[in-house]
Amino acid sequence: MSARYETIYQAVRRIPAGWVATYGQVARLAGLPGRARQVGYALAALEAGRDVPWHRVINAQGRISVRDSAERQRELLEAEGVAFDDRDRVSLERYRWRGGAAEDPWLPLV
DNA sequence: TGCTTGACATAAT
DNA sequence: CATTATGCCAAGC
Repeated sequence: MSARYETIYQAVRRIPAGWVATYGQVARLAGLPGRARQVGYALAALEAGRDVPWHRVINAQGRISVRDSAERQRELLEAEGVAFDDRDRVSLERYRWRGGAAEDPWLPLV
């Protein structure tokens, strides 16, 4: 694995349990604005047993992108209190983690 | 060296 | 809402 990915992994580790973050969000936290795709690539290359809460990273539509581990990821999130709707989506408005940066342009919730 | 793919985002339709 | 088009960059071939 590349050391470049360590930054991404560290950003993922900052996500608290019970919250989720999008790939683009993680990319920005890792100092790679616009490089969301690389975040996905980094997680794909992530080795098992690493201390990285990969399941808290979902796409911008609130859906799980991983096909093989989708079920597993959903279980992990539900175990942390994250709820899914009928369409297997997470309410980003409620569970998106707002932290890490003071320059976050995210709108005030509800 | 160059083209294709991909755990994505964003804007437009 | 969903689909499509475009940008981004690393890996595979």
